[in-house]
Amino acid sequence: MPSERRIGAEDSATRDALLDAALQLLLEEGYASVTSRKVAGRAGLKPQLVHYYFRTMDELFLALVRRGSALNFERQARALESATPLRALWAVATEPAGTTFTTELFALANHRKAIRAELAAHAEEFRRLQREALVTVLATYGVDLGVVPPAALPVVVTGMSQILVLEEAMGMTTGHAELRELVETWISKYEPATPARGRASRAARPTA
Amino acid sequence: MPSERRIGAEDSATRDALLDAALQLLLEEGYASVTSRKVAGRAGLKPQLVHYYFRTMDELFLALVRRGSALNFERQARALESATPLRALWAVATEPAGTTFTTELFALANHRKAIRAELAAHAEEFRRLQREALVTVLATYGVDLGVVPPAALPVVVTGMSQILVLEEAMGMTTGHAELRELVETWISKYEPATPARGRASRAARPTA
DNA sequence: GTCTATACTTCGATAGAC
DNA sequence: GTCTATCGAAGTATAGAC
Repeated sequence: MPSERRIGAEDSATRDALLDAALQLLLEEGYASVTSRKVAGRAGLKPQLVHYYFRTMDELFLALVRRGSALNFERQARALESATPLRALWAVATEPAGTTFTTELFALANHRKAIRAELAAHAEEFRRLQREALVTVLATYGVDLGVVPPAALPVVVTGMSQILVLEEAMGMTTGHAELRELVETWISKYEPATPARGRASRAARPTA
Repeated sequence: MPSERRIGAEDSATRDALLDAALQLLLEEGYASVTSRKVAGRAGLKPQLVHYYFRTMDELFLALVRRGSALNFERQARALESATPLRALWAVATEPAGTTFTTELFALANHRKAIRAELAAHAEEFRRLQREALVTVLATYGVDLGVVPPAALPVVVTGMSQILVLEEAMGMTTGHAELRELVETWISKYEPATPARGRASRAARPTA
């Protein structure tokens, strides 16, 4: 039983600041850099405060997962309200910060049971909503999916967007322009192209 | 200039043993667990030997990247010699150990410049060969790609296979059966189905 | 709620004996 | 080629004063 120690309130502003700092570190330097010392340093606080607000570092990560998931759900919901939902959904899926966030957490979760469970649960729920969203939108456009089962759709979309973002972060480009163009062309059959200026949404801001 | 220290030969058996141990740790516990002490411990050796064979831990990771890449190239080449190359290529792409290896290294490379460059170079080369392989095979089957540019093909395939493996490692399943079935059905149009028994190749062994 | 102080562990890396 | 010995830095976590 690792504690009867005092723990800070969940609605504390300091706690939020620590989570903000942790998120920045996760995005910029990877999960291995999310340590009590670095998180506190980034927030301009003492390392011990991290342990005051989070029993263990795993708890901090869990809080990060919950906050990040909530944001993801919001974004997706907002995308659906767009005049060009397909385009908006694809923009959300290819938004670098969100993808990096997910990737780092997946890597971390790979060997931390508690985090894996929480993250998987959120991801599955997200996937279900994503599927509904896609099916609904495509239905209004009268798109015939042919042999593609609706459930497979979000998996393919997520797979494509994740690999694009992940590889581009590494400086890889082979085949990317072709795939992005393919998606763009396909979307354009149903939604008018925006007056081109870069390819991703401008609105997307770092997960925070 | 961090050294004029003595460094062990590259063809040393001990060095190989250390790399084997490092690979195991990477796969089982993630890159953060690949430390000199743990690597040596797993190999039944003293931690200082790690520093004898590798100037820094980054050098060890680089050696791991090179070894892993070589193996990937081999595997792909072998897949092409199969009587059912499409099936074999898909089996290679969805082989868990290979994907986990790549994922961990990508996460690591995200914030280690030297590793990123090396990994990206290997991955790009692999992608090019993968593309040629797919194009060649599909051509012999007379497959019409339609609007899909050949260069986009391996990106999509890799994206799909990676997300399947990655998510399954986390216990996620939503939409997976549908996607795997879709791929299976598509492949079956050109290559006879094997007498079903599980879905992935039995031959694939952990990257080692 | 935040601080000082502190315990204990693990890390990367090096020097030098054998 | 492998060992002992050893550094200093960084990690998680806790107790207790203010």
